[in-house]
Amino acid sequence: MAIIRNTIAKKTVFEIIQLNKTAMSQTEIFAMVNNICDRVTVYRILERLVKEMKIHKIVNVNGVINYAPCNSCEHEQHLHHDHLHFSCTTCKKLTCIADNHIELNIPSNYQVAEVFLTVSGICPNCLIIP
Amino acid sequence: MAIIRNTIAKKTVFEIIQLNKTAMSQTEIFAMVNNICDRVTVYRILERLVKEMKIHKIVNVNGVINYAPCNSCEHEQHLHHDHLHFSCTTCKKLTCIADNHIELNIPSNYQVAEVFLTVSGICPNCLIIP
DNA sequence: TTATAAACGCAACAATGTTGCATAATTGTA
DNA sequence: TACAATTATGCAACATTGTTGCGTTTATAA
Ligand SMILES: [Zn+2]
Ligand SMILES: [Zn+2]
Ligand SMILES: [Zn+2]
Ligand SMILES: [Zn+2]
Repeated sequence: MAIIRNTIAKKTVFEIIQLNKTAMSQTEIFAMVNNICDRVTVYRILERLVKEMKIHKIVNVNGVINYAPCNSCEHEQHLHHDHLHFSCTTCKKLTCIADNHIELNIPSNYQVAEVFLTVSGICPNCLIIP
Repeated sequence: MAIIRNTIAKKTVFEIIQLNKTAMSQTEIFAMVNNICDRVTVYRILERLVKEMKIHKIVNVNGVINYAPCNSCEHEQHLHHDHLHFSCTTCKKLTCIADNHIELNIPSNYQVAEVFLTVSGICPNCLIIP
């Protein structure tokens, strides 16, 4: 039984993710922690926060892993964060959009675990200022 | 007007992708071309094949870009290869699954371009031999 | 056959993520 | 409060994936 510690670095990383309106990459997060810790530590903190289900991990369409807080999960049945993500092709930001329940049509010999639904396009911000 | 050339390397790469049952990463493809060309050339060929709409590009849940042939697009209206992809957590293979038409519920101030739907879980092969 | 632009090889670089190991820090308990 | 146990960190080194510049080669049209 691993004992979870709440270190300054971990608190800081979590706060940064929570306060940001869009999902963030490790690079963006590390740029905001002001050298309170090593970049490897950020990777390890993110790993732990995912395991603790405080944040979720989403891969952007370009292959970069992003992290976002697990706010929207008020209904506890949502173990998997299978809401929709919007990836802006202009500003590259990845935004969590409210749950979209979708009907899948997968052959029964596939065992489904998680659903990743990402839509690319142009976000409201980038549409206003082109 | 760019003239498209059909080189041996390009033909080989395309054949490899076509014959494989699952989507392939650049690393896997390069491992199969038997050093007939440089790895950079493989990247550039893949880029061209995507532009020529002969293959499509899908990012796996771990962030690795994969490529698969555009076979299923017999109905020409499918400009975007918005079918479902299955990502096996055991063998890491990414498989194209027949078109799944889904109803999106995105705020109207987002301009949608492409839809990426990837489901993770265990594929039939890995279920049989656990 | 020749000219031209496309394709290639090579080297170097960049971004992102991982691992091993010695050291530091947190937390429960005495 | 002091201590022990073990979690967390820093640092260096490495791995993987993808990109760029540039000089050379090659496919294709005329
Ligand atoms: Zn945007
Ligand atoms: Zn999300
Ligand atoms: Zn599998
Ligand atoms: Zn596909």
